[in-house]
Amino acid sequence: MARYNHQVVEKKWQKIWEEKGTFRTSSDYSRPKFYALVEFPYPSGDGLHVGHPRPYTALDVVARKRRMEGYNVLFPMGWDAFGLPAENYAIQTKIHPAVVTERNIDRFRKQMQSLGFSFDWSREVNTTDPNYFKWTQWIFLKLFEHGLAYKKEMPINWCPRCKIGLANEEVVDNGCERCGHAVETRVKNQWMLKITAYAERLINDLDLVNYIERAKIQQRHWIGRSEGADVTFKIKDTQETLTVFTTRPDTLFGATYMVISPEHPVLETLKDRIGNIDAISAYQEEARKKSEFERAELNHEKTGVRVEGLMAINPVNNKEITIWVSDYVLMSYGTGAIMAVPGHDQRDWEFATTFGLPIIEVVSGGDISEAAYTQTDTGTMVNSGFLNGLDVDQAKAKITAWLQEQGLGVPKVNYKLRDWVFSRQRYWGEPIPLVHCKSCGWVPIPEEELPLRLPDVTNYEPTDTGESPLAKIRDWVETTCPSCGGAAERETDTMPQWAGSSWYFLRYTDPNNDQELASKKHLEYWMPVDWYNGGMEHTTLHLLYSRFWHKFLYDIGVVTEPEPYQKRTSHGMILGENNEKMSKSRGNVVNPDEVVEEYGADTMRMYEMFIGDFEKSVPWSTDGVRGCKRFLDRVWKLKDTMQPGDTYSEALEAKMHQTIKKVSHDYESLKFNTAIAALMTFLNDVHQVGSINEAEMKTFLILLNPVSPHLTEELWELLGFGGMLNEQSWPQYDEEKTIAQTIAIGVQVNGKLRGDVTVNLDDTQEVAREKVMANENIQRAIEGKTVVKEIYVPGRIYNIVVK
RNA sequence: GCCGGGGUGGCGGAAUGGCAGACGCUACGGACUUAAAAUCCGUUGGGCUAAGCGCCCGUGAGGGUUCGAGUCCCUCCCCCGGCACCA
Repeated sequence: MARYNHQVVEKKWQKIWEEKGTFRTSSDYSRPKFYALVEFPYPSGDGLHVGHPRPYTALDVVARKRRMEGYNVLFPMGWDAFGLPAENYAIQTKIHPAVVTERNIDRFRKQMQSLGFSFDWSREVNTTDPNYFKWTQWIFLKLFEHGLAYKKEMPINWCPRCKIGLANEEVVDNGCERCGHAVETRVKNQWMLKITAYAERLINDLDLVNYIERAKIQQRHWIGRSEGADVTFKIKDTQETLTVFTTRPDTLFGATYMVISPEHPVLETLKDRIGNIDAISAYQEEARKKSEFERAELNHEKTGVRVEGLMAINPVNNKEITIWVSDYVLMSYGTGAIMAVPGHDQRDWEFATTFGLPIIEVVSGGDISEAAYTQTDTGTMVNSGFLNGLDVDQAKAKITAWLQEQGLGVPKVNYKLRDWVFSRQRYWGEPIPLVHCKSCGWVPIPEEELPLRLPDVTNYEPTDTGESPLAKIRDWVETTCPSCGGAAERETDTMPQWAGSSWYFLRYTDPNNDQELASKKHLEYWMPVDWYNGGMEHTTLHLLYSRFWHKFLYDIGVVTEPEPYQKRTSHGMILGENNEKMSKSRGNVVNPDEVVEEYGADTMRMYEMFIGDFEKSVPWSTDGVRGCKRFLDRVWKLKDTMQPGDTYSEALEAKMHQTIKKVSHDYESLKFNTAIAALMTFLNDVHQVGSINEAEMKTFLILLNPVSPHLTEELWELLGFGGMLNEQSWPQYDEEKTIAQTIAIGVQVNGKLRGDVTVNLDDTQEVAREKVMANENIQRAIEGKTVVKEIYVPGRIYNIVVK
């Protein structure tokens, strides 16, 4: 028989599927739907590497199975195509990013198609397409209209040599990624999105969805909700006050000084009263120079300067306490000021120890001369006036009520989550559709004028001032105010890459709509996404941003579901054969094209699923690829020995039902490796038996089809089974028939395996015991001992306890 | 430091508290071949062994619960990923 020629057969079926529109999503909305989503890639110049197909194949398997189960399946693909690499390439080569992007997309698409994914290519979206980003801009305008977009001074990473603002990922070891020069912090007025307004709902609604637990935990952690109180301290002899956020208002009697962040505004408003303003300014300057990295890397040695001339009043006992400036207090969290309770906060303790400040114990139970005592579940209040003798929880409640009565404080919930910096000083992103008018302020451009396109430029370098390259295109920047008709200037910052990916899954439901981002009808049917798989690196930001946008769109009535993704799973990385992350510089990149060429797409897909635990990282192995190829070759040869038969043979019936059960279940629970192992085991059993019959062959091919679709379709056709394989129904199993009637079970004596016996499944313990006791090994093992107890678990184990 | 995920043969990995190592790879032996590749068959956790079965040890370390622990509980060690003084 002819050897299997994967190159010819795979091309053949890819062509047939495309011509017949086999995987086009149906418009029959009376059928149950299944929306499978994988993260759309950034189409880089390097093309696909073998890590990409792992999640694509996984959900392709599920999508193909669902179609055979009668679902109307939406399984789309697109391009997250704005981004830095194309822009950096443009700076070097002067080639327009759109040109490069299109070239890269064509390459990616071709590579994906060669792998036989069942994407509905008619629904492809591209974030850089004006017909797409028109709606990204539209959503931004809605956010702006609803007061969720605002401008604020925010620090950026600045390279003084390249004169360019850098994204966090472009900062390597505190240096600029391209020139190595030390990166500084610069303050720029930037667009912000008020995601914090949704913090509570983003936490609570995690209860509505089925995400892998670690993803939920990461999200909760990132949002970082904490309950406490805002407490106001007066500054002596001034009208100013300092408000602090604390989660431990119970320790207020232990507050022996205050610390404010170097950026705190009171340093400006009261600077005339500050005795050592020069020292303070010097400290501020030092803090400004420190990058995030430096702050993080240093071993947290506390630095700071006392603010001379200012004293604060502790509201519970009217004691005067000193005020300090230190960079361990962050302006971006809470109020930028803290009350320091060195007895019960480790950071405050370190600071107080460094500067010789008083430490007072207010919760007993620890030794505050050694370390701060931070336990809250044990301990009793001391040195705390009317709180003495209470436990921590009681004290918290009492002091919070008291502060409220006195008008000195209010209960407060704080979040670590910060608003989303939405500006980039870059060319290759969606233009922000606002103009600035001297008399009207920021004015949105009219919706009819969307999309606001990028102007053509010749030079993609940012300006000396750190503004985007767009700032230099004066005839684009200068415009008229849509509101008053006067002279106005366009915003020249563009949106971050996160923007386009925050709603792309909505567009897939109705990709060509030019009236709305997607129509209600389509959204209602398809949303939410039933299963979304992506990398763990996107579980915080991308997931949170897109959930935020979706909730906003829900609030304004565009979408009808509160949450975009019903289920979220994650895949592990594929490493190089040397167990290191694949990268060009390490020289361990495996190109999927070569694998497809030599072994075929079916082998590639199977290996990617068989390689190991889907959720974990795993090194690539060329030998492992060959193993999968061998298996498929053996499947191919089955056709030569196939026997007639329209029911499963007696010899394989139980195995067949077990295999259907195992494979069906494992495909659903990300255990593709064990599903394939079960198929391999079945094939081994076929070889034991000597032949496979037609009924078994059909079932086997259907089970294998989602993983290796080309070869199975070809065999289906060659064997004349009728129709196309992908049109068949997913096989059913009979639970009764999965259970073998006789089974060998282990026999233990005192928990140690001493032999095995074959029993019938419905044997009583009496019958089983007779068989056990007839076994010579068992007789020897219990000889001369007293049987104390016997445990029989049918189908599992027989354990005899002896003394 | 905190959070999350792990630690099982030479390797990737299996195992609702019930025969640890399924399945695949590698390696070794054999068949086929002038030969090699491919393919097929067999062996493959370590040790002991009278060669007959069998016995001992073994899932990062130590303790515990249980008739029975890779799996549950406690203490500790190591690896990977994420976060960075969050008041």
